[in-house]
Order: sequence, then structure tokens, then C-alpha cells
Amino acid sequence: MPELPEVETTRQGVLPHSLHQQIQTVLVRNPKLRWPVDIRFTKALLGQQIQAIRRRGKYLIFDCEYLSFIIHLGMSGRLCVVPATKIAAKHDHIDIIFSNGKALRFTDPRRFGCFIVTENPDAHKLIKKLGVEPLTRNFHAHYLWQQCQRRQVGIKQLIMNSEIVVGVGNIYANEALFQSGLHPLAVCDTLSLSQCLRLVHYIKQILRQAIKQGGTTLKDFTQSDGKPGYFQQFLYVYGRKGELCYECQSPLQEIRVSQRSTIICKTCQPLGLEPSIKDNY
DNA sequence: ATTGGAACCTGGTGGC
DNA sequence: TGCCACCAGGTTCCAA
Repeated sequence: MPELPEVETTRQGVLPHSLHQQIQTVLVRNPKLRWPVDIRFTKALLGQQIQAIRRRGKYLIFDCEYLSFIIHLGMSGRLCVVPATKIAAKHDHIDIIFSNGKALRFTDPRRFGCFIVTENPDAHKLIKKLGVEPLTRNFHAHYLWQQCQRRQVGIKQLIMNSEIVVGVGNIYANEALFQSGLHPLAVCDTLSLSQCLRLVHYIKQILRQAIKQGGTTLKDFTQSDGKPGYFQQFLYVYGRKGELCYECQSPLQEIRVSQRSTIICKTCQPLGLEPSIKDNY
């Protein structure tokens, strides 16, 4: 389940094996991803060198000499560098084969990911509307607070909105809200600036920790098994439904927020809670 | 414009 | 044991 830390770790992992490599072949075994992969466009990549690998939110952008390609890992995708001769497994959909005999292999069992060739990735509709990067200075308390004033959704929904801030998925949204002592359904325009300050702080802290730990989990992208490397991170709430809160020993509860499993501690996360919301569970 | 919900897909799990 | 229903996950798109 790639969230921002997994995507960033993937970027760092494939970078040394892909940068400055020349693309010899693009092998599309299954074009049926989120959007169909157009073979005419992938052919246009042949002969070009990869000049940069960037991340924007959960998108990876590979800049070549004249074109770029954008990869999103969806919910089950992964990238690894393998010998081009390695037999493809069932869900190995695309190989970018380099002239040095290695291949950048895109695997995605659920096919929610995408592979898009484009001339100007930053102007692409998927990229250009993305909000601020959470680990930059542009993501600060006042920015979040301002965004909160313009809407009336629950705060969890707001921080998971990639047009506002990118890269906060379900796992880290749960964790950041717990750390901040904020109820996921707290209506965002009722939050104070200091609550926004706290939330911004914990989002940054949790993402940084996860990237750090991801770096130790995903060691070698050239290994034949190309492990996806989920973080063995210490999670306070996510996946702990029914277990006891580490802070107050109350049982953790599950609620649904925007069809998403959301785990909270009712004792530790009471802030900004409207009475009408409290009655709902 | 804002918000909620369906859709996309497959592997894993729990119930019968 | 097999079968079936359901769930997880990120994002876009459509409808209200």
C-alpha cells in the first residue's frame, strides 16, 4: 500500500540503477492499467536517456531527453530493477529495458497504478492540480488553517485531499490525527490555528519517520525478489481496532470516514468535536 | 462550487 | 475442503 514514504523510498531505490541509463526497449505485457498504456507513446521513449527521477505526491516522474513518463503505484504497485532476462511473473506488466541489460520492472496486481508518457509532466492534468508537498515549508499551519476556512468537511477528509496536500494516505492520516488529538470528523472550519499547527507538525514528523524506516526496509532494488518492503513501523492506531490505546488504555474504535476504515481513541481524540457528530456513534 | 459515493481490480480472509 | 461474500487500498469521475 504505497503512501508517500513508500513512493519516496522506491524513488531512492531505483535512482542509482536507472539514472543516465538508455532505454532500449519498452515491453508492455499488459496495457490495462488505470488508463490503457498506449504502445505508440511508449515506443517514442526508445533511445532516450533517463535524466532525472522526481517525486510529486505519490507520482514518480522519469524525465528523459525529450519526453517523460509518469508512474503511479496505485494501491498494490511496485517498481524494482532486475536483470532484463529475469522471467516475468504474473503481474509484471511493464519492463523498461536499459542498454546495460537491466530492466525497470513495474508490477501491480490490482492494476490501479498508471504509466503515462507525456511531453510536459508538470502541466499534465494529474500533476498540475496537486497541492503542496507536506515535507516542504509551503506546508505550514497558516496554509492548512486557510484551507480549512474554505470548506466544511471532516479534517481527515481534508488532509487526504491531494489538491490541498499530497501524499497523506489512510494510514498516516489515522496516525497524524491520533497524535494531534483531533477527531477525524472534526469539521475543519472549526479548527484553531494552534490545532492546525499541531496537525502539520505530526504529519511532517510521521512522514519523515516512515521515510527513514523505509530506507532500511527497502535495501536493494536489484535483488531478484524485489520485495515491496512494507514498513515495520510502530503504529499507534492503524490496524489496532479493539486493542488498547497506548496512551490511555481505552479500547480503540473503528469508524468509517469517506468509506475508509478509521481507527480512533475516543478519549485521546475529542478535540473540535461537534455535539451533532458525537451523537452519530 | 462543494460534497458524497461509485467505480476501477485482485488477493486474502472469514463464514457457511 | 470448497465456495462465496466482502474488504483493503488511492484516485478519478459522476451525480446531487
